[in-house]
Amino acid sequence: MKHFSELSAMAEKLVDVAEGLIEQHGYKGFSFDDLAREVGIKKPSVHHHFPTKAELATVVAQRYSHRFHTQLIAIEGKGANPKARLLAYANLFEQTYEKNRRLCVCGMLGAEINDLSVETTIEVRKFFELNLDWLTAIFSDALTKHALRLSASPEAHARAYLAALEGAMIVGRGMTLNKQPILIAQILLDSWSVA
Amino acid sequence: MKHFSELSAMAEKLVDVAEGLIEQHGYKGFSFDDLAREVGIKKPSVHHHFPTKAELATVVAQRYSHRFHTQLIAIEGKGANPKARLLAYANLFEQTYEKNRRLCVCGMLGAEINDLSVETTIEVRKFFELNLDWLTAIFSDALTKHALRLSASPEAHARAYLAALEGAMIVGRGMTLNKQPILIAQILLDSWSVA
DNA sequence: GTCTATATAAAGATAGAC
DNA sequence: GTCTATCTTTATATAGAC
Repeated sequence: MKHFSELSAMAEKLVDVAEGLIEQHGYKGFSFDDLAREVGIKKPSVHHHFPTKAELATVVAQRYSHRFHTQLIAIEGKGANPKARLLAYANLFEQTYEKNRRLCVCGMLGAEINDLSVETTIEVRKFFELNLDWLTAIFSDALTKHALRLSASPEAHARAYLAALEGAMIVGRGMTLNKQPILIAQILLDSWSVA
Repeated sequence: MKHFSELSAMAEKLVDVAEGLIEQHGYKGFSFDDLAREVGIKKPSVHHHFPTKAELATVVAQRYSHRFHTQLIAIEGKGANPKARLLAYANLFEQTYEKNRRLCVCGMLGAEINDLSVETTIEVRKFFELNLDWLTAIFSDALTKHALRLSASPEAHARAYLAALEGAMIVGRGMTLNKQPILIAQILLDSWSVA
C-alpha cells in the first residue's frame, strides 16, 4: 500500500479531488470516472495510481488524519487557554463546513463504515482516537487549571465535544444551515465555563 | 406520491426493509434488488409499489418522522421531569444504535443530502425541525422550573443536544463502540444539572 | 401484483498498445 | 503514465405477458 507521503504529483492531485468528493458525496458517492474527469485523465489511468477505490480511500483518510494532526499541534503551539484552544479546534471543522456544508472526511466515512474496506475503517478509527486523545489532554489541562467546570472526566468531555461537532455538521447539512460547528461549540463551551 | 398511511401490506414490508437498509448502509447503499430478495419478490415488482427509489426513500423518511413523533408524544405523556424526558429521548436513538450500531434514518440521509431528491430532503429537514421543536419545549420547561442550569437559550440547547446524539452514533460507529447515544446524553445532562 | 425479458447506463477493474 | 478497448457486474427503470 502506498503511503501518502510518497505520492507523485498526479497521485496527490487525485487524493485532493477524492477528498473533496468524499466530503460532499461520501465514498459511495463518487467514481473513478468522476476523478478522472476532474483531473483531466482517463479512468484507467486512475487505476495506475490507485489499483482500487478502497486503497485510494485509505490514503485519503491517512493524509486527512495527518493534516489534522498537524493543525492540532499548531493550536497547541499558540499557548492559548483551554477554552480558546477548544474554540480553535471547532474552527477546523467550521473551515470545512463553510465550503458549501462539506462534512468531515472521517465523519462521512464513519457513517459509511459498513461498506468500507478494513484498511479504511482502521484509518477512520485512528482519526477519532487521535482527536479524542488530543481533546482529552486539553480538558485535563482545563481541569488542572480550573479553566472549565467539568462534571465528568476529561475523556467524557472529549467524547461529547467531538460527537457534538460531527453531529452539528450532519444536522446542519440536513437543514441547510450555516455556521453549525462553531455555534454548537460555543453553546457547549459556555455551559462548561466557570461562572 | 403515496402516503405512508395508505400502504398495502407488501408496500409496508418494503418500507420496513428499506428503513433498515438505510440505517445500515444509507440511501446509496441498497438497491431494489436487495429489497426484492429480502421480501421475496422480484425487482420489477418493487417498482410496482414504488416507481422510483427516491419515492421510496421519501416515504421511509415520512413514516420514520411520524413514528418518532408518536414516541415523543408518549414521552410527554409520562409527565416525568425534564431531565428524565431528555434521557428517554436519548433512549430512542439508543434503541436504534443498539441494533448493531445502526444510524438514525435522517442522520444518515442528512449526510447524504447532496444526492437525494428534493422531496426526500424536505422530509429530512422536517424530521430535524420536529425534533428541535420538541426539545426546545422541554428545555423551556426546564428553564421555567429551574430543573436544569442553562447557559444559553432553550433553542440553543436543543440544537446542541440533537447534534451530540446524532454525532455520537457517527463517531461510535466509526470506532465500533456501543452505548454511545446514552453515554453522551448523560455527560451533557450531568453538565447541565443543577448543583 | 407478480413475473420474464430487456433497455440503458454506470461502476470497478484489467489487457495490452503507445 | 496514459491511452483505447473490453470485461463483468450491478443499478434504475420499462414493456408486456400471466
